[in-house]
Amino acid sequence: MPTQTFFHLPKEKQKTLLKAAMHEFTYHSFENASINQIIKEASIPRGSFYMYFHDKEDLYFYLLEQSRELFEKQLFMIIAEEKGDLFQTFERLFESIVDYCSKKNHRLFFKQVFANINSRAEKRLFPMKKDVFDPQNTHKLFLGQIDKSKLKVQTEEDLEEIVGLLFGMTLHTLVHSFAVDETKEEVMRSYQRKLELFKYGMEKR
Amino acid sequence: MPTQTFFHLPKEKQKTLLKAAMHEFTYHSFENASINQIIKEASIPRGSFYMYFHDKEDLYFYLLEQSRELFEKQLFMIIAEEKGDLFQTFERLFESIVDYCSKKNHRLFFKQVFANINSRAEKRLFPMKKDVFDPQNTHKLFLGQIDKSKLKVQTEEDLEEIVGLLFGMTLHTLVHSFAVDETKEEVMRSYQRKLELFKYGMEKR
DNA sequence: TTGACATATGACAACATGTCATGTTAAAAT
DNA sequence: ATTTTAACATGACATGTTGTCATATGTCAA
Repeated sequence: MPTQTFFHLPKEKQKTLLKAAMHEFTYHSFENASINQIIKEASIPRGSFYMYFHDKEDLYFYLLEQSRELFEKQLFMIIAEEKGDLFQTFERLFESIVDYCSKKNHRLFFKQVFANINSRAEKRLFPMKKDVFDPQNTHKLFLGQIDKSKLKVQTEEDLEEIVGLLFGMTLHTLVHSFAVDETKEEVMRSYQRKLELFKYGMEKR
Repeated sequence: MPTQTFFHLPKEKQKTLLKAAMHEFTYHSFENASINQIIKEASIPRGSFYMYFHDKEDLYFYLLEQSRELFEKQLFMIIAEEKGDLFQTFERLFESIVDYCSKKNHRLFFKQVFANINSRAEKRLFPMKKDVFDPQNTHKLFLGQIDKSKLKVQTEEDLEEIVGLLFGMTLHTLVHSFAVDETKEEVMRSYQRKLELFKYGMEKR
């Protein structure tokens, strides 16, 4: 998280810095992104940057945090509306994530993010992922909202397993769709097919 | 790939360099690993390193390539033995991968690799993954070996989808198991449960 | 007016990478 | 035996990166 000092800055200046960061992270992977470049573009002296953020990762994860919060709100809103139906919830959440990440001014940024995402970054971006870094324990909260009656679950562990599989598949689909620039229609169709396979199984009966 | 010059080197010197690289990549992520450190440990002059490898990535992927080749051999051996049974093949391949990556002198290296793996590196490590960089088209060859009679597939696309899902799940399980240091028994049990869910579906009937 | 504290800032140390001019070696050609 | 040619070796160098720190500046309270 940024320091308090950062939040004391005039909103204008905050925006300038974040915008410069977005720009740099859009055209370079996290590792190749240069703090030098960001501070140059935002006209922030080097020393000041380190007053505001601990390091590059701190800044990067703060940018992702914004999206995570949105996804989290959506997740709980949708699962309430869908009365705990896990598959319906994932389908609607996925669509909402695709829409959000495909917005004109976001798309290239997320393409870059997804192309280089690793397991640490995953957890920072998606609320349904079990994670040690999860102060409110969103994960457990979410599990509690799921209607287990239609699922093959006996224990809490079983449920975690299923959610973990859905999450992994969702992310994989997202990453792939941004890598090959699928249209929304293509990726939704593909995602729905996968959900069907998950629901009913892959083996013929 | 390394240059010819590298392969002209005495086997001894090759080994020293690769061993130093393994060591560096075991204790640092790819991005944090330092060529400086590697050449220092291997007593190779800076200029020489660049005679042998194009850059750090070249060296890294060459190390992974060794494992990929082994996995590829295993894959085709197992699927032949299992007469095209996709789920049996994945189960046995997974066990073989876990065994290999858990070997005493490999374990920490792969823990590091998996902790930081991204979609590009995935493709370099696992033969069943569809990839532009796949000269022999291993992926297509593998699809051809699968017994489709027991699977819910109509088209080649359906099959690719299923294999993609299995692959993604496999990798995810592997990454997680190395991140939290599961025992072989734990990870195999978890993997088998997941395969069951994939086969028969998650929804109660 | 004077502390006390938060904030601003650029020079600097430490380290990384990739290149290149200059040697060296060895084999082939004369 | 001498010369030519090509492959290989090497470390200094240019250019970049990051995080810190001594010093300067502003601001509020005593």
